[in-house]
Amino acid sequence: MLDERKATILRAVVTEYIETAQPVGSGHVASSAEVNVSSATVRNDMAALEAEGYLAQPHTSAGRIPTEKGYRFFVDQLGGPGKLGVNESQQVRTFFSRTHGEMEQMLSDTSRLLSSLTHYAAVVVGPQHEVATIKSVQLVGLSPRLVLVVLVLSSGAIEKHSIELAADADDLIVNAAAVRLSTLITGQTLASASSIDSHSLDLGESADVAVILRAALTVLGGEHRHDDQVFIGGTSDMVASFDAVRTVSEILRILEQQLVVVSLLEDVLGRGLSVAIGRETGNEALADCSIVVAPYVVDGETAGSIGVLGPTRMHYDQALSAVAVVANRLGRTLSEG
Amino acid sequence: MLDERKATILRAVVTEYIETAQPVGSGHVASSAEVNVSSATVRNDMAALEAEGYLAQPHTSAGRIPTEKGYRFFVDQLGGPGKLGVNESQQVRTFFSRTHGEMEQMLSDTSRLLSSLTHYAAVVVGPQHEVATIKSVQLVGLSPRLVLVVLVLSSGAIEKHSIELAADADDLIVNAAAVRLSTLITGQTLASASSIDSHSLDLGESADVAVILRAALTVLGGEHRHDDQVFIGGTSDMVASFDAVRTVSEILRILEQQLVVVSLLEDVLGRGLSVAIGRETGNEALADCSIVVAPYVVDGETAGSIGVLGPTRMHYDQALSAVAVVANRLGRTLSEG
DNA sequence: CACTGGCACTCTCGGGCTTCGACTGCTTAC
DNA sequence: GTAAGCAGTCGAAGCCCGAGAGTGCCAGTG
Repeated sequence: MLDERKATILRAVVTEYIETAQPVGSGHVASSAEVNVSSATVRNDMAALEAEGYLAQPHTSAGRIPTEKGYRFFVDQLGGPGKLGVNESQQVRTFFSRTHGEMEQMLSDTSRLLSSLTHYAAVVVGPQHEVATIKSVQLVGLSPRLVLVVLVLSSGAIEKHSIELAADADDLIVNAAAVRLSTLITGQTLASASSIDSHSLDLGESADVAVILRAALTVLGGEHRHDDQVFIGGTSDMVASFDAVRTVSEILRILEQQLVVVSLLEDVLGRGLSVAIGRETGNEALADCSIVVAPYVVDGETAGSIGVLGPTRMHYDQALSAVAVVANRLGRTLSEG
Repeated sequence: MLDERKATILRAVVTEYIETAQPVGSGHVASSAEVNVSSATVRNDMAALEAEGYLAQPHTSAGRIPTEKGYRFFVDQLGGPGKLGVNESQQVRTFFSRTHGEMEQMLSDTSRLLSSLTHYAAVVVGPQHEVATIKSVQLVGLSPRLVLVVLVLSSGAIEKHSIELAADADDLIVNAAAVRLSTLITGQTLASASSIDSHSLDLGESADVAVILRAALTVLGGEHRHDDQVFIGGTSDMVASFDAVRTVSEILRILEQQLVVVSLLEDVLGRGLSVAIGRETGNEALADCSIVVAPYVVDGETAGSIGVLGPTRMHYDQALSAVAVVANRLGRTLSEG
């Protein structure tokens, strides 16, 4: 639908605009290396591109600016992530060779890495707990009526929930409940553990123990979907790409709502995309933003996702390759740990 | 050193400037309620105030703007926090009546509360672990060579560290080490636990157990100072107070460095201040910002600190009272839990 | 002596105007 | 289909000017 030359011209406009943030005129395009026709011919093609919705004019007698459709074409025909620069891939390599140990720390550092690679805001969503199994469970009495349930998952993540009791519980009872709970749910996933019917198990138990067990099981099922771990880094870098404080404030407001960010990424992935441009993000406040996202795979299962958020005039090739490489390495590193 | 009228005039200039962000002229001050002299007299006094460094002129024939010294006088003679509005104190009350349970969740919500009260960025620094005692310790083998040390502190906080072993360790050994470790350090503070001399205890132990114990004790002492929990909220609100994206970007860069933020607050508190204005913050990038900070007290001990970060033209009275009230309530709530 | 009114001066801000330059679209020629 | 040329459009930048806000100073007054 777009002949070779029009595609080249569109490509030239997009790259130039990404670089300069200025509307691009026919003269610039004609004098660029890949195009060997006169500016007049370019003008004709650009008019056609505008008619088809790939380009727009801020006003008559200004150059052209890519529309979302224009960016979309550009990104699609880019065809997959390119290669990282040598410095960048070096940076990634040393990062992953040094990193080890704490999951949370690692994810947080990863978001910093990604933002430093791209100079946009980086989002790292931690592994879902659904697939992880429970390695250990413990009940700790903080005060007579307050008991903390501490779970260690096979992923190395820790879940904690506090439960408040109506009556004081002494340590013996708490310990008895802990032992029972441990045999009940160790080795299971969170989902299967929380689906245990608490009424099927209180036979033969002391009433006090049963109360604690029920409370603990309830709390497991409760809201574990909510505490996805989200790590966001590099907002200060991203901010520099915009020029209105108003816009910046709205974007930050989005980023402060971690749930929104997570569902944003999941939504994009769910549509089978790796890039969402402007309104494609589904969020009006992000009309001037694009998202590049990739899932990462731990032990053969999709575990979580990472992404960057930047202006629509983003360096898509760099962002795509950075996200792809980091997702890949992160998955591998987590699989080993 | 400042007579009554000059103080009144200074106060009027500061409040007006905080409200409007515009340089304040003698006419405005003269027509304000508290001042009953002509604008000519005000002019004379303002010239004097400028000579003494309380006010500055962006250019000749513009109104006056407070200097840091001007704000400082204003804040000092304000004399302590005022009262919260009815809506605000209602908001605080319902917040703390509803809140319970998870420490981290609570602190994170508190930063949201504080930013919503003040419309500036809110920083909440979690309790130092130094005073908390160890309620429980657990070793969980994630893989043959990777063991997770999980501590539950009396504050309800959880510390985790992973240790990597040079050789595989089977579950029996890990469990033996866990039992030994538990009797060793339960009830102690982190500091005293980490100061245990690991060489004085390996008598009679199996070598494998000793290795794990040493590694665990080392890791305790290591860096627990670093993972202060810091919760920052409301950056999007604060951003709206500035008009240069450049400034915003620099401020965000500071806020991204949690260590810097923590030491910023501690530094201010250490100097016995509750407000740091502009360069008083000790950070060049925050020249246009002020910080209002207060410690909170849990069980009679200073546990952590909370603060807000806003522009120098901040509503100091509101910020002071919000910070004071929230610190107070937070301390009380944490003492109960 | 402290305060005030008055006056001349300064400087910014905004509107209106012009010029400049960067484009485009169209028409015509190859 | 491509190129060249030309007229037309529009924003950005520079300029001037007047309005307005504010200052500093001085002389007058209770």
